[in-house]
Amino acid sequence: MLDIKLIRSNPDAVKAGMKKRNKNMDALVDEILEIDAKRREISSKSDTMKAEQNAASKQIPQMKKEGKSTDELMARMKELSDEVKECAAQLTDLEARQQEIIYSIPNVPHESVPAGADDSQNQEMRHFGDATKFEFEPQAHWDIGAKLGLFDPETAGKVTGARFHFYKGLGARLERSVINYFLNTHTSRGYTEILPPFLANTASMTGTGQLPKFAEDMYKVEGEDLYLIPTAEVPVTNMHRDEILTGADLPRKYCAYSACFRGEAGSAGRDTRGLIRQHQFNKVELVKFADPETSYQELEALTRDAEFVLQGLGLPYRVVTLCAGDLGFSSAKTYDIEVWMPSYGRYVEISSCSNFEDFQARRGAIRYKNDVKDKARLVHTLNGSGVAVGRTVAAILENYQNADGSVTIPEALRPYMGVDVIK
RNA sequence: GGAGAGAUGUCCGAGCGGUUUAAGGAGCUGGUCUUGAAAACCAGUGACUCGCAAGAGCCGUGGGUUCGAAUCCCACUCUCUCCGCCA
Repeated sequence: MLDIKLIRSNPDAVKAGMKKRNKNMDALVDEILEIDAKRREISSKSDTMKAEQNAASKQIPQMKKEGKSTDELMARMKELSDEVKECAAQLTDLEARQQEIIYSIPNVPHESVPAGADDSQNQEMRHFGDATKFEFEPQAHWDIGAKLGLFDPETAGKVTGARFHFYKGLGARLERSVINYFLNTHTSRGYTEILPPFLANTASMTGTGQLPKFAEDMYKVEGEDLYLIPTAEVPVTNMHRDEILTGADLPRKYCAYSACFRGEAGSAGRDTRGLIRQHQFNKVELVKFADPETSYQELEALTRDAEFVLQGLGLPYRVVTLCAGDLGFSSAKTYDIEVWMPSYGRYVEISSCSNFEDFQARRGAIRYKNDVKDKARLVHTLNGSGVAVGRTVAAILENYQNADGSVTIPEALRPYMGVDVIK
């Protein structure tokens, strides 16, 4: 969420930021300003009355001790008490409305984010390798997988439903190898490995911005305050919720494998075949808690760290800067890494690396101080896929397929796979 | 799942509905003493939120009773012990 003080002191910048996102939120911003002014007025009035109550509360026992009558004062106190309660009720309403609005306002895009309405206006920053060329007619990964017996969506349809997969044999092993390769690579480069719970509560979902706006996208456990996580970002970022970190420890760098669960995945009717769009998929996530001064350097480094594992696999990819209109709700700036997918004839998102600045940290009260005497400041949170596992497996199958239908295993994965070729 | 106990500041820990603006200790900071340190002694010391400020709020969380709640009532969460079940 945005800082109410920022909205108060510079509403035009917030409005402009929303317009850059292709959203006009002028009316909401104006409403929140109005509510905020009213809230502060009532709060101030209430505090003055409470001060009088506090003073009287000290007098009463004194007067009783001296045998004086407190009836008159009591009557006045009763009056005050009622007024304070009235103010409290009004404040509750105003705060609820203010919170509702502020939770619905997305982050202000960083100045370096290009303007643009949708993904067609994202800007390519760089690329690695080139679109894979074949001497034969390449197959889609779902056909390769079916022929080699690597996974089995039909059985998943029976057991669970559409958009789930059973991985089998070397298919399962390939998925697991990719996870291990990612984790080993990141941990050897300074990230601390986390294996988080795959469910999180309302407070955590709110902390990272999934709630309250995107409740319908998630799987909720019936009768419990628990949701299946859509990404490891949720549990890992919330590890430090309501904490004050030591400045010298920043940046804190974590990598985490988790299964990810997304209810929205099937809604569009897109990518119905294969591993690209599933209700459950595997992902290794990178999460950083950074000093605000250096968070954009950390974003560059995090993106490079995600790219590093794709380079290690020899998969062609490109990096794009999302334009403001394509930016996620909580993000101030995002780089997408897109891997070359022959069956699509285009690049497909495999990682999304974002700096949320203090947007999540404010919601979750994640702060730091360099010295005990300092005032606690909000950290900047960042995360990025490092990277999506299912899509990586799909990209490997497609980019490394051979004319005879076999698939060569990238060098880096062979120690994990124990075979050089799947045939 | 059942039974019991508990949750207070950085930590331990006291707290009868009203000078609690949370006792006392530890720790931390400064000082005295000392060649230096330890010990002893003296002094100081929560963090956070809102507010321009005065001030208000904060004793697990959320409600309630009351002129007044850390203290009483209700609900919830979490922790510990024991029992049951269990990978």
